[in-house]
Amino acid sequence: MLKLTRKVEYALIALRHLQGKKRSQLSSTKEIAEAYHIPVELLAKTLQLMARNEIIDAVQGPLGGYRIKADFHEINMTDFIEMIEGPLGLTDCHFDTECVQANTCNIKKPINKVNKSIRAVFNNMTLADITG
Amino acid sequence: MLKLTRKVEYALIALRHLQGKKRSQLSSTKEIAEAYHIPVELLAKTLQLMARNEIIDAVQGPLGGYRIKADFHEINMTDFIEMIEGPLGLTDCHFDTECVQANTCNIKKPINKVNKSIRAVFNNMTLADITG
DNA sequence: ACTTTATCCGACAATATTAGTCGGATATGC
DNA sequence: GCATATCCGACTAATATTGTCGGATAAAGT
Repeated sequence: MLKLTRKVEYALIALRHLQGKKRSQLSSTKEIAEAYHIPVELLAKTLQLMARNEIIDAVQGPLGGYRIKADFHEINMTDFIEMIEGPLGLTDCHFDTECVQANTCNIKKPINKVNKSIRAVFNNMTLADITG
Repeated sequence: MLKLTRKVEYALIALRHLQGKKRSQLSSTKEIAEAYHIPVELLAKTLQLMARNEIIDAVQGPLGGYRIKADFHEINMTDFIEMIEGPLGLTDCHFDTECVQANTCNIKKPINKVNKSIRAVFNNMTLADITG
């Protein structure tokens, strides 16, 4: 049904939350999870992932938490989505080679065309376009 | 990962196959399934679905099979995909009302914007654009 | 030093979705 | 009537997503 995963949704919600804070103020996983009713552990992983990718900063220890690091205007949405939920494509056939159809498939080219159109949508969009 | 279901792929492959035939010539499920290594029963259902939606014609009995009915230039891709795999959207929140986030969600609007962009891609595309 | 609270991380379990199967019906040409 | 086609609902299997658990490391406060 061509949908984004919850992890991406949670990531966006969290980023938007962080944007409402002052540059230096930290938000903990718990704080965000409770504010939006998101499972803590799952949100935690998503935040960790974003921290590893330098979208946000992580500060450990008590009084720790996360704060925005990157300039959202510079984060491409294709990259962002792929960072969180892996390769972005209409079909599997671009990633794994073992497709029984492979040789006989008559829609490889057209599917590829559509694929590009979809990717283009996200390529021409930055995180800033979404989080405001 | 934002992908189409196999059913849609199979549908497109089948339609493309039918296009290679003369207007009056029939192709059976078995013939198509074997040509592209698609599970017969699954393809059968997809073809039946398309027949019900008057994209193709079904002829029963031995010597029966399917042939193209609709003008592919007139079939919008959004409609086609939704016909086969149901509602097309980036998130569930547009369909079911029971989302725990609902009230507190801070990304409803932005997600909706992206959603429209994606739908636009398929809206501005007909079956003919894909099957050639 | 110890306790508390935070990030960090891998492995696991539950759930939902998709893919594929099966049994039996109806239609029709021979 | 037999063979072969579409038709259709219900079922099972496979896969992917979502959520949970246990335990580690980091650092602030006492």
